[in-house]
Amino acid sequence: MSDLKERILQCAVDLYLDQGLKGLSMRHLAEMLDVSATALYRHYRNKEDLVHSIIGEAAKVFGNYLFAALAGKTAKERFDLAATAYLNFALEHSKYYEVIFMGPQQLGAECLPEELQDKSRATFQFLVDRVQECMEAGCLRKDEPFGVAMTIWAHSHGLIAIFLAGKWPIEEPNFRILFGESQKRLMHGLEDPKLRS
Amino acid sequence: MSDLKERILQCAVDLYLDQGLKGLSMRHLAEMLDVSATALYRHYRNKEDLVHSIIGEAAKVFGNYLFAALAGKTAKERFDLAATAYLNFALEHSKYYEVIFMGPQQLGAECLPEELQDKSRATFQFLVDRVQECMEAGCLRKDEPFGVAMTIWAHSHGLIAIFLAGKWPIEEPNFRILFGESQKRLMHGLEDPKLRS
DNA sequence: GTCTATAATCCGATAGAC
DNA sequence: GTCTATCGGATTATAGAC
Repeated sequence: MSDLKERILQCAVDLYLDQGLKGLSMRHLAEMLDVSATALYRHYRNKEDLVHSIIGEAAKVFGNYLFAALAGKTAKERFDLAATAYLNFALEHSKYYEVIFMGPQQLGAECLPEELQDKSRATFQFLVDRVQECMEAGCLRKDEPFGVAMTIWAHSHGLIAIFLAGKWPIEEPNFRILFGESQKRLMHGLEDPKLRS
Repeated sequence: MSDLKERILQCAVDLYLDQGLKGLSMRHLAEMLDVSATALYRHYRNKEDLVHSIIGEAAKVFGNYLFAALAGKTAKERFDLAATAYLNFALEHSKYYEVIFMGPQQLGAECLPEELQDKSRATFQFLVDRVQECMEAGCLRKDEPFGVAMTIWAHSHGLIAIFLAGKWPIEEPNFRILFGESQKRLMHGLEDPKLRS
């Protein structure tokens, strides 16, 4: 991988983060890199190729966050770490989060590369696994792991999506508190009743 | 309001529903209406004006769905009607839902008209009110109405957003079932414990 | 109010010289 | 691998005739 190729991707990411898809044009990109527009095509077949690379980069960073949760020593610890990692990724890389979870089709990528769809499924399966082992360990009420994972994911995604869309006039630290409180409300219905004090 | 102005808006909506923002061009729109492109500018100052009208139309339809829930005779009935109305709107007018709740900025509207932001706040307040009167009526556990409304909204929006993004390979009828089951999970943590059988 | 004609930009992508 | 020059197309929006 040549040096320029790396710089193109990094600059493309920045450009997208700044101005969205509309501002991400090959011409503009080349101008920022102080090279001619055609030079870009030596490293990326076309714009779609470049966009896919951006999505791939986002997915890579997300994976690094999420799978670090496997370092937890107990099922509950891994579950909690995964939840925190998801929130951290969303807040520390919000544009990447949007790219991955809030309609990548709006990024101009008509159909995602097969590899990313697999990764998406694998990510959800990761959550299902965390839920399932928590049920087996007795820290979550026994239920369908798939459905419960869906409920948990939807709740987290909903909070984050609404926050990132700017629909709540609060700052990040307050949102973190709010997120934790909301998750507690959700969990009170999911935890094993025998564990309730 | 001239006849053509109405037809333009309706056609613009259809065009956006069909092909998204990219397909919504003044030229294409004029072609479908069998008028010249310039004729459109007699009725809408520019494209942004037209886009704002589309958003306004979406908000109007949403309002019609939601506020019909006030016909319910009890607090719980109004609450349930509102939840169903929200889901129905999302599924029966999914593009409108996307326009309103999933990043209107992607529609090209840099900044929303002030009036719509007010409407957005009013809509959330509507939900807070439903939650509050349910708490007073004893069918929801006493808590902060704002926070509980947020939790409920986030969960619903999360499910819908993920479904509409095509991230679950299921059809609408199955999604409705899934939505109901997930909401039941959520509610088991929200309902007044005294009501549990 | 609607038309034709056109201005002024922007875009992705390619050919061919070096 | 990078450049200049350019093609072919799209877009919004305006000027002026009717």
